[in-house]
Formats: sequence, C-alpha cells, structure tokens
Amino acid sequence: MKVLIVEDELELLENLHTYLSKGGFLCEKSSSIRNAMEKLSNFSYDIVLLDIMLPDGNGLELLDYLKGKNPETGVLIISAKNALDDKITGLELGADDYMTKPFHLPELNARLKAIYRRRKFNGQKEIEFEAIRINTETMETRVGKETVVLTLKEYELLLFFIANKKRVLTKQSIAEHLWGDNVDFLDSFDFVYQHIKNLRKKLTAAGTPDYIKTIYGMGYKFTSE
Amino acid sequence: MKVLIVEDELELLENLHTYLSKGGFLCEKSSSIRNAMEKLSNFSYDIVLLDIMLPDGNGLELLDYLKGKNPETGVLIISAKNALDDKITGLELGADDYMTKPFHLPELNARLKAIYRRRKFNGQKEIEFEAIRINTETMETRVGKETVVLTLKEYELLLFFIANKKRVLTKQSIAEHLWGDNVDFLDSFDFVYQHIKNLRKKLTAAGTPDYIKTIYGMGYKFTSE
DNA sequence: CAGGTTTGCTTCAAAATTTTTACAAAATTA
DNA sequence: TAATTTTGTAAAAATTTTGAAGCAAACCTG
Repeated sequence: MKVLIVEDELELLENLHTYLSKGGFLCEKSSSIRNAMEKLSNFSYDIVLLDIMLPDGNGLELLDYLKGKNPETGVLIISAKNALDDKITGLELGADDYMTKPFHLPELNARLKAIYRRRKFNGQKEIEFEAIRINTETMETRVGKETVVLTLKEYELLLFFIANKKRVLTKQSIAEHLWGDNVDFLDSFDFVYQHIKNLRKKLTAAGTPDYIKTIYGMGYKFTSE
Repeated sequence: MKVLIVEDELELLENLHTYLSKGGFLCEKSSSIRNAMEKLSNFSYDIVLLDIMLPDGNGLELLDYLKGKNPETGVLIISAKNALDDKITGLELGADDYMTKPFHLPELNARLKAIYRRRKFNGQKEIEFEAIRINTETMETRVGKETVVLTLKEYELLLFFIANKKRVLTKQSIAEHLWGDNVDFLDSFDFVYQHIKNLRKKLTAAGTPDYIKTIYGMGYKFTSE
C-alpha cells in the first residue's frame, strides 16, 4: 500500500516515514505542495497523508486537484488547525478522514488502513473472488474448503490481484505496488515470477482453476474466464 | 489499559493519576472539557474517568459526544453531586458506573477493572479459551488441570490474545496495547519476543498445543487450529 | 513450418529478514 | 539485600525473498 506523506515539518515528516514504513506502508515524502503535485502527476498512490498548512500554499488546493485527476486515491488530512471551516471544506472536497495534531501514531495507522479497506473493498471484512475467501482481520485465506497459508508477499499479491481483477497488470506495476520505490526502473523484476509461481501453486492446490492468467508480453490478469 | 482522567480539582487529578498509574493503568490527564474533547478526538482510551462538574461545561455533554463517536470506550462518572437526576441521565447516556465524592481509591480501582472486564469479556469473571481458564478476579490461570503462575506482562498478553483471538496481532500492536504511549514508535519491540516465549512455555507445559501461532512477517494469532 | 528471438517458468542456492533462544543487565518488589 | 520480573543484546534457527541459469513456451520472420 503506497502512501505519499505531505508535511513541511521535517522532523515529523521523518518520523511519519519511519513509523509507517515499519508498519508495512510504502511511503514517499514531500515537504511542499509543488513537490507533491509533481509526484501525484507522475505516480499513483493509494493514500495521500496531507498536511493542509504548508509554506507554499494551502493543501486544500492540492486535494481539489487530486480529486479531479485521480479520485481513487484516498486522502487523510492532518492539521494543526482546529478551525471548523477547514475541516468541513476538507471533507467536502473529498478527504476520507481528518486528524488534528498532535495525534497518536497507532491511530494514524489504524485510520490509514481503514481508509484503504473502505476504498478498495467497500469496507468489507470478507473479500471474495470465486472460490477464494479472505478475512482481512484474521488474514485467513481459504480456497474452497481448504485453508491456505500465505506469506506476506503472497497475501499482498493476491489482494492486489483481486483489487484489480480482470485488469491486466504488468510485472512492473506489480513490482511497484508491492515493493514501492525501492525497485529501480532498471531492475529486472524477475523475482515477481517467483511469487506468482508460489501463489499459483497454493491457490490451485485444492483443484480450483488457475485464476492468474498470463498475457504473453504484457503481464497477468486475475480472472476466472 | 488506558484511562483518561477528566477532573478540574488539580490536587485530586494528581492523586488519581499517581494512584492509578501505580495500579497499572496508563493514564492521561485533562482538567477541562475542551482539553478532554481534544484528546478524545485524537486518541482512544479504554475508559474515561469523568467528573461531570467542570468549569467550562457539563461533563454530560462530553459523555454524549463520546458515546456517539466512540461507543466502545467505557465511562465512569465521578461527581460531588448526589442529585438523582444527573445520575439517571449519566447512566442513560451510556456511563458504565457512577461514584460520588468523596470516594475510596481502592474502590475506584476495582470499579475501573470491573468496567474493563465487563466491556471486554461481557462481564464474565471466568474467561475461557479451549483448555485455558482464567479467573479475572484472582488472576488464577489454569491450563487443563494445571495451575500456571503468570507474571503481570504474561497475564496481560494472554488476555490481549484471548480478547483478539483468531486475529493477527502485530508485534507493534501488542507492544502498543501492553505498554501504551510509553513505547516510542522508533523502538524495536524486540522485548515482545521474550514475553511471547515465556507465555508459550508456560501454556504448553501441560502438554496442550501451542495456541500462539506465529505468522511470519505479520505477527501472531491466538487460535487452536 | 523452421529457425531465431523474446518472454515466461522452474530449480537451486545465496542473501536477507524475521523469529527464537539464551543470557545478562536493569528495574522493580518485597 | 535478595528475589523476581522486565528489558536489552547477540547469536542461532527458521523462513522468506531474491538472483542466476537453464529450460520451455510463445511469438515473429521469412
């Protein structure tokens, strides 16, 4: 899950980055509206963690821009202000949640995950695809009547597939989603094969068909047809 | 267990804080409605200890607000008034218990724990999970026919596990629950391993299976399957 | 359709990460 | 002070992740 952190207080920015990275988020940092705009126009994120009080402009403009351009992205606003006006404006413009500084990091973590769940799977705790059933709270994954134990990468890969079912996903986009910026564009992405293979093996073990269809030269598509 | 103490008499506030902290509660202090509201909107607590006579407003409004926003939080009202009206209103609005000043600190302690128990385990004095039986009043813990002696941390860890059975708990969330705000988010949480190990050892000593399943890269899950 | 090229899959082992364990220091309690 | 519990450090063990090489399949060209 990719998060763009937009915050001008560098110490807080660093702390957020450290904390969220440890929590399993793939984070990138911006300390200005300008920089954030640039990143948002080139990459896509699952959630933007947005401080609305920034030196080079009001974050609400950025929110406005983002919602026009990429409405799937979730937004969590953080702000030192407790002015009600901004709060309302922020939520009206499409922010998913709002927190005022100072806040509790574990709560931030929980809220980010809540936003993600709500957006990706419409708040369902149980995600289903054909014979596959995933409980996002227990992380229990079942294929038919069998329980399969997935590793972290396999689990994330599966969720990514289901979130983008019937869509062709390139090796690159898979790598970028699961590994974030750490993957260089020059890398070979060959390791993705490995995880695809492992996931396939576990999903088809119970005799169910292979939902991961390879599209030669393009990537993969998760579908039953 | 996290408690927010809302009380305007500073001496009493200080005493409550000292006493409850010693009793193992993680406490934070508020001496005004305004401040308490702010804390409640940014953090979550297990219980709010609420004086309803405050300089900047009536605590019942806060109770009302809290119950709307975060109904899981328990509330114990303390008040100098013995007006029956407020008592009824308070309980109707969702307070879990009510004490009138002056009160006995040990009784407060007992009532807080009672509220917590009631909320977490639906009022059961005996908590059971498979072969494990815990008497929350005496802290006596039995596995099968054997009585095991747990340290405080082991006991809290076990209760946390049972309260969240079948759910994957990360090292982080375990640390946050058992150590509260004191844990810095930069910490390594490595000491959690130690307590997991100790608890495991004691629980499996009687030959019962290891209910604490490690999910590599994710955390732990307390389950019998 | 044959040969060459690209892309994908598999195997195996190395590298990295996470968890477990042991042990000692620090803190707490009696 | 002694005993116990809690926390920190380091090494060992377990598991996952990554990389390299060869093989297989699909595609392209003539």
